[in-house]
Amino acid sequence: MSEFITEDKRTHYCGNIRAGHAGEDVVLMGWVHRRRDLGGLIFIDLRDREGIVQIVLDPEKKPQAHALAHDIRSEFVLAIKGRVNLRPADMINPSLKTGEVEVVIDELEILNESDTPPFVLDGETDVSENLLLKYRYLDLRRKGIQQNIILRSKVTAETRTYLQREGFIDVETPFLTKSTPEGARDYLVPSRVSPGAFYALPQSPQLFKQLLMVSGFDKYYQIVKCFRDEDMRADRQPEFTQIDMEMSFISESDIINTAEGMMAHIFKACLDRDMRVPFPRLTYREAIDRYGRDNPDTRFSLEIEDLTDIAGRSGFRVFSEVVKNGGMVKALLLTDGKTLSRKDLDALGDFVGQYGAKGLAWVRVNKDGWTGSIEKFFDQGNIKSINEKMGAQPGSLLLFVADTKDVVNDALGALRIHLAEKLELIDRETLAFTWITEFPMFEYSKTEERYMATHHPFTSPVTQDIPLLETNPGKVRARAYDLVLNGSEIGGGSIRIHKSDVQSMVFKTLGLGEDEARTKFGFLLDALKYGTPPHGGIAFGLDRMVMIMAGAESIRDVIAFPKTLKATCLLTDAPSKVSAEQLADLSLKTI
RNA sequence: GGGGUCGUAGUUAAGUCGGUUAUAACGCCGGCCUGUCACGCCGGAGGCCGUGGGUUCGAGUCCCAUCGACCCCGCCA
Repeated sequence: MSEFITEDKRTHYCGNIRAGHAGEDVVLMGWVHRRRDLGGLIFIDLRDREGIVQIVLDPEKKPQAHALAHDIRSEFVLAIKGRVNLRPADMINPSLKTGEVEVVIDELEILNESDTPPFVLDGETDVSENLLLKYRYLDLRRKGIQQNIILRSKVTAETRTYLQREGFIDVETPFLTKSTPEGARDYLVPSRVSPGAFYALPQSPQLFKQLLMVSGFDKYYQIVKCFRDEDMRADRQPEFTQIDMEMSFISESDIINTAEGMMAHIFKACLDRDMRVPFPRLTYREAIDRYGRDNPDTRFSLEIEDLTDIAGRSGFRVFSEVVKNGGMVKALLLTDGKTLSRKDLDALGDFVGQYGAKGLAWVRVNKDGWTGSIEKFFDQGNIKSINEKMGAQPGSLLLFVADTKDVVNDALGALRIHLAEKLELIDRETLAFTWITEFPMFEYSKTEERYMATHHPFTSPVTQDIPLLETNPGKVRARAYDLVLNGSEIGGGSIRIHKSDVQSMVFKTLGLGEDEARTKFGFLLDALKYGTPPHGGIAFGLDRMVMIMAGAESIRDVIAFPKTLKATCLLTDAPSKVSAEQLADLSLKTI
């Protein structure tokens, strides 16, 4: 029976003891981080979420406690009572926040023992992810990851503070909801009482938040789990969290202002960083032209230049043929090209191959012209024009990709990031927000042979483009905007369609027949007929936001209990087989 | 669905051209040690080399398959 728990409360966190507490009696609870047994004196580093403090056991002063401490091992849980002592100057440990003091033990109690942990919890050792995920509760004892989870808690708290203050109302929406076409694959949940019918877990609360606008809540928000059954990446999980919001009687600028205010508040409150607002804006077109993608990392320049005109006139067949067939030629310039060897360039060729590029052409610029295998195909005039357009100087390296528009942008967009990382062009302290605006409403999918919504099917087209819905959908612009931070899309939203007829036209453009639209989205089309206010909103990916704020490399580092790339949980072993009885209850059979 | 990296004591890694008893560090166990803080010193235990098959006189090493983790492409309105 624990005397400390019943009679004494913990007085401090281990990590918070400071020189100012000297002379005080304290009660601490925590885990044994390390034990140093000198034969006589025993030192224990006691750890809790706030940090580590050194405990001293002297055999002459407290023989019983000292004897007990002899059997203590790593990760035992202790309660201790003792006095805070200032350490003599030569015994101060500057690497600990508590390094100026130590706690001299009066009483010691082992609250629980621990098996030897499967890995050392010091945060230094590299341990395989496999093991960390299996023993996640131990991994979460480590300082780095614990700090990430605590940061995440601050971010959600400050989000709520800001949005509540701005008059937003937190409304919960269903997790068991209706499967809808478009978008990602749904996670399905079978219904017991409706045999053969399924709920879907929401990919986002999109339609419910729009309905809340119809209901007149005016400003809604929610910090909410979303579910998408697609393949993982370093920054994707099957269940992830959105900061979701929606407002009525507003236009783009209202959403953007609110979002900027929220970001500035969160970054100030959680990281003490002052974010200058408004954030820079780029149109989708500009982003693709200059950075090759709609989530540009603007922490460094290294912009992509379009050389289609000049390259089309060159004697280099690879370029001129591509241009003749409607493709394009674009290039990147590295000022200090000498750092890349021939072998590096071959590797970069392989790299762009992943994006469908058939090769990476390159030349080195020197005082007299170019050197490189493709130099002979260019006359002095073309070389001069390209050098000028690129801003090339002696020592520069030019990297070209010639292909269809999409391949060129994909390949160079990715190469730009790859080179910036390889050549360390990125300042890790910078936080570069960028809005991307004027997205196309639709993209044509070759695999599906139809137009797909770039954003989602409830996004409002730009008003003057509405007539184009029937004549030229590819030209319709959407009233959509994404927020990009350091090359990561952390948020996206739009002004929604609030007229039933426009919504029907968009469904039609997407190839959704009237009957099908009725079956899948009838409730929305009905709602739009009952006085729907103009409205719009945005949703932020909380996990990605926190990931960047924490400087984490994987989304798993900011989620307490994440899943693997195969969407399994190594801790609980989910998903798992269920009994025949459970299946029978649900009228299900496995095949 | 496609491409890639990795898998060897509890952990992290080494292991040459296929060759005798598979190394090291940390951790663990035991002993010594009263100012350590990644304590130190001495000693010890610990291996289905992911799994299954094949080639070979002989496989951690070569081949095939398979499982798992991670990274990328496709996919993610």
